Amino acid sequence: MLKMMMRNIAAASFYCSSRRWRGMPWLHSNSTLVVFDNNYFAFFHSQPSKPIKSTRTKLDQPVRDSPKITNVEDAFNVFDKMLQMRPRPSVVLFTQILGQVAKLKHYSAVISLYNQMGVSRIGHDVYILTIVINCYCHLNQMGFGLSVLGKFFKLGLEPNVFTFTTLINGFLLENRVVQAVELFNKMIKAGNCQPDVFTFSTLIKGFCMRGDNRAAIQLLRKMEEGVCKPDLVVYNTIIDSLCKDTLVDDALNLFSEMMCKGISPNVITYTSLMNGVCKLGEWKEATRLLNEMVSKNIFPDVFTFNVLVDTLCKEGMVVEAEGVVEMMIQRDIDPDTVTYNSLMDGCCLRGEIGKAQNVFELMLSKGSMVNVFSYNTLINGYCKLKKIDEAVMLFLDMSHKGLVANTVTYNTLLDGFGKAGRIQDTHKLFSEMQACGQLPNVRTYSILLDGLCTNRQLSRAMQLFGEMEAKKLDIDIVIYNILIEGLCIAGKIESARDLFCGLSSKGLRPDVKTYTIMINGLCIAGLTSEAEKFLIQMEEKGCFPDGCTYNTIIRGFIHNKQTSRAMVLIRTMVEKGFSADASTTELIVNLLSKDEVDPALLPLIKKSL
DNA sequence: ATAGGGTTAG
Repeated sequence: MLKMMMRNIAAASFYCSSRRWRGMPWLHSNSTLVVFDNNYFAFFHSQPSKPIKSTRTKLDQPVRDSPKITNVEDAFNVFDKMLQMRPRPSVVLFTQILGQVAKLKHYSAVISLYNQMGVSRIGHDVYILTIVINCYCHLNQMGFGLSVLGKFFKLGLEPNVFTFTTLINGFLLENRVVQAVELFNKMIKAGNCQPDVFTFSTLIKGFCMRGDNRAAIQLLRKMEEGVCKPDLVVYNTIIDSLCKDTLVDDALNLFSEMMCKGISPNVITYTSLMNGVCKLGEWKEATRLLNEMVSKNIFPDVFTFNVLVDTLCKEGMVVEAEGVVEMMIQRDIDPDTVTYNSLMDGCCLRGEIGKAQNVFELMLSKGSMVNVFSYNTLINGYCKLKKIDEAVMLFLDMSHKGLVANTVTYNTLLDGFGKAGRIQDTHKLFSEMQACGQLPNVRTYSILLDGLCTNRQLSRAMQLFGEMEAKKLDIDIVIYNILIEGLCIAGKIESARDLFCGLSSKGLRPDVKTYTIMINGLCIAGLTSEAEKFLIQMEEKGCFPDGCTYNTIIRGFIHNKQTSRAMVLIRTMVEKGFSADASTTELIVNLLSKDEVDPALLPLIKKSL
C-alpha cells in the first residue's frame, strides 16, 4: 500500500517537475553529464529481478540465547531483568547485549550499561572490554579507551588482536596516525599477537582518511609480500579512496589487479567505482559499470542507487533522479533518508524550495526519517534564497525532533545571516554554537570572514584573522582568498599584495582563485600591466588560469578602456578552450554597439561568445 | 560474544 502511494507520489512529482524542467533549460546549460538516455534504464527491466526478500518470520528463526535488541530502550529493559535474575546470567549474555547496542551505534548507552555491570560486580572479559574500548573510540574519547586498556592488566587479561585493532582504529579516528602506526609496529615486534587482515585494513583506511593513498598502497604491497594477504575489504578501501580523489584510472587498475588475483568485486566495489566516475561526469562509464555488475549477478543496492540519485540531482536533473527512485521502488529497494536528502538538495539547487519542502514532509510522514543532514540541506536551501526566517524556524524545530544542530548546521545559518547582511545575528549565533559545544572549524571562520568582508567590516575581519592566528588554527588558502578579495574590493591593493606575498612563508601556495582575485584587484586599482604579469606568473608556477581568470582579466582591461589588449586576451582564452561568461559577453556586446571594436576581430569575438 | 570497506549537508 505504502509502495503504491510512493509510486503515485513519484509519478505526480515527475509530472510537476517535468513542466518546470522545460521552463528552465538554462539551468542545465553547463551540464557535464551526457544527455540522459532513456535506453540506459532498459537493462534494469530486462534483468532478472532481485531475489525476493525472505519472508521468514521471527518464529521460523533459530531460537537464540540472547534476545534481539532493536532499540536502546529494549536493551535497558532486558539488562535490568538480567540483573535481577538468580543465578545471574553469564558475562557472555551481557556481552551479547552490549555488542548489539554497539552495533546500533548507541555507544554511550553501552558505556552506561557497562558501568552498571561494574556496580553489580559482574566479571569482565576480553570481549566486553574490547567492545567498551570500541565505544569510547567512536565517542572520540580515546583517553577513556586507553584507561580501559589498563583494566586488562589489573584483571590479568591479555588484550588480543581485536583489542589492538580497535585501539589502532581509535587513534586513527582522532587523527593520531603516529600512535596508530607505533602500535601496529609494536604488535609485529612483540610477536605474540600479529596484525591480521582486519588490523591491516584498519590502518590502510586510516591512511586513506588522511588522503595518503601512497602510504595505503605501500601497505597493500607489504601485505602481498607477507603471509597476511589483502582481501576484498582492503582493495575496496583503497579503490574507494582513489575514487574520492577522482583518481578513477588508478582505481580501475587496482580493480583489475584485484580480479587477476582471484578476488571478485562486490556491490561495494562497484558503488565506489560508480561514485568515482559519476564525480567526473562520466555518465557512460557509470552505465558501463552498472551493466557490468549486473551481468555478474551483483545487484545495485540502496547505496548504489543513492550515488545515481545524488549525481543526477547535483547536475540539476531532479526529474531523472526521481525516475531512479521509481526504479528503486520497483526493485523493492526502499529509498532511505540519504536518497530523500539528495533529492531535497537537488530541488534546492534548482531553487525549487517548495518541492524540497514536500520531500521533507514526505520523510516526516514516513516516520522518523529526517536526520541532521535533512535539516541542514533544507536550511541551506532557504538560506540560499535569502529566506532566513524559514531557515531559523527549521533550526529551532530540530530540537523538537531530538536532533542536535552540528557544526554544519551553524555554518549554514552563519553563512545565511552573513549573506543577508545580518552581521549582528552572526555574532550571536557564533557564540551560541560554542555555548552548545559545537566547535567552529576552519570553514566556520571562512564563513565569518566572508560575512564581514562582504558587509564592509574589513577591520573586524582582520581582527578575527588575528584571533585565528593566535589560536594557531590551521589557516588554509581559502581564508587568505577571502581576505585578499576583501582588501581588493575595499581598494586596499597594497595590503592585499602584502598578504599574497606572505603566503609562501606560511607554507601556503596561491591557487587559481588567489591569482584571479589578485588580478581582479589589480584591475580595479587600474594596474592592468601588473595584472597581466600575474597571469604570466601563475602559468609559470604551474597554476593554470581557468575560464574565470580569463573572464576576470578581460573585463578588467575593458573597464580600463584597453580594448585592443582585451581582444588579444580573448584570442588566448578561445585558444585555450574557454569562452566569455554572461557578464563579459554583456561588456563585449556593449563595445560592439558603440563601434569600438576592430571589425577584423568580429569572427574571433563570435567564437568567444 | 569483540575489530576493517561503499551513499547525503556547510
